[in-house]
Amino acid sequence: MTNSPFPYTFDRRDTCASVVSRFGALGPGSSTGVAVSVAGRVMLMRPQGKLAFARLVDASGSIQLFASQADTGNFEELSKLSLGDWVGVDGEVITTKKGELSVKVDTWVLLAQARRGFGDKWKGISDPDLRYRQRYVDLWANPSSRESLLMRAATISFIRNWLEKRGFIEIDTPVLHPIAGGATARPFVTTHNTLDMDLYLRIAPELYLKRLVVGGFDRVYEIARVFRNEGMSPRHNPEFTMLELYQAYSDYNDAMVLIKELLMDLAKELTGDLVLTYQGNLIDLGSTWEKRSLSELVSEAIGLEVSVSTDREVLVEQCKARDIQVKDDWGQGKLILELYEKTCEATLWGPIFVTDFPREVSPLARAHRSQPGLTERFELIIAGRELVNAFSELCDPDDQRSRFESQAAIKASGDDEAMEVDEDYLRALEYGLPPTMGLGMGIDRLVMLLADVSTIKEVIAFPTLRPEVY
RNA sequence: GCGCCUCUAGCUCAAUGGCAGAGCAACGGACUCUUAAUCCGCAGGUUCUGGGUUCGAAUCCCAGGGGGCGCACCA
Repeated sequence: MTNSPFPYTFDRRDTCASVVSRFGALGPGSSTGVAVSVAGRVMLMRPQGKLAFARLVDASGSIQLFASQADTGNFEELSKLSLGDWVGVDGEVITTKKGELSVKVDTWVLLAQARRGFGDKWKGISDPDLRYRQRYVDLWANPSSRESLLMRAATISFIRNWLEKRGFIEIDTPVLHPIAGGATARPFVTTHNTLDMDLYLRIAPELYLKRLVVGGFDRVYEIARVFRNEGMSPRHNPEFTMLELYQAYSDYNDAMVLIKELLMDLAKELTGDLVLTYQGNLIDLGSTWEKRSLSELVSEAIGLEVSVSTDREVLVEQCKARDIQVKDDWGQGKLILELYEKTCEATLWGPIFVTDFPREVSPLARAHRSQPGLTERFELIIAGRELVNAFSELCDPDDQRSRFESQAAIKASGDDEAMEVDEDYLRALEYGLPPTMGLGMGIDRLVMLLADVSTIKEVIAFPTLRPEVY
């Protein structure tokens, strides 16, 4: 048997789940007369003399196989299958004397062998290194791994549908950028041989998507893989997935309305509830989403009324009191942001909109219409983490140029995460960007919330790891 | 990059300075209603690597490597 070549196809007409849902309620010892064909891996095998019971698992679920020497072709070989072997089975749907719904194997074929085992059949595998390196094993050993990836797929699919119903179109923008813009982060650098130049893997699709708004796509988005050459952690992977969307004729208040609707609809559809349980705590998306300004939150946290116009020395002192390494070129805006990140962010459970970020730390956001030194920008915090960053987009080319120039100055003084002047982007703005809101959301972190997992590696099929040494 | 923790059979784990073990998987066998089947048998090891201390090291120490968590950076 094992010497014969494996078949190239199998006519699988039923899934385990479809058989279970069609025949789930039969009493013990039933025969249905209905023939099905199923395929998958044999994950448990209980040979018992002239009978054998096996658990067949496929992408949909699992069902018991019942085989007997009297009725099953190649019975001896069947009862000797290794755990993990792939088989295709034709047989009748029955229940056993004990009432277990089963496919009574008539004929079957070995589709592929598992030369290696899938871990302890009760405890599976738990070593994180092994699980992430050999995801093909983990997915069989740990059903929750499969569920997390299914949740990810469902989330992305839902978002695309939801946005498209509202007139958004998705357009792919370049991954290879001559200038790494749209965010402050260290990029991965690569080289194009023919052009003989460095290119950067994108850290954000933002500047290209806004060029598309200039080009007339007034509702545009991209679900974009982006790359940041930064540290790795349970919440950071070097490549991750962002939703960025832009809607013309709108401001950041409209962005708050939109994201709240999107997240509520998403949770209802995917979990059936507006209340998520995350790591043992509740996140109520049906509640009123609080809206607080950044300086308000910082003032509360440090017990001192501060803003971007507070005397710089006062802010420096507050930072130093909290072990923040202050740099000489930090202005009040940066100092306030540092204070916020140190004292507030992780303590906010949310959902909460943190609004009105300093101009100094928001080089692509439009100046606040009434508050000098601030921008119309918010972050949505859920479970102590930034999930969304959004603003009224900066449309004024002159203002944008001066922001780029301050960024370039910071970069020149040694911060390799700061932005450069992007002349083509400035030219695009000179053609006119209408009032526009833009919003970015970390898809991986969103899925972490929905799947209730504590590390980003759980929601990425193949997270970045050091290469294995063989 | 720094700090703490961790690494034993394919998997999950014991052995706390004194003979490296168990369950599961694999392999051989028994069994006509199992449900992590049960039972019998067999095999499986550079205890992550390299040094050191010791009569003796999986165990203690040093260095290196993988991983986890935290910090930093960032989303």
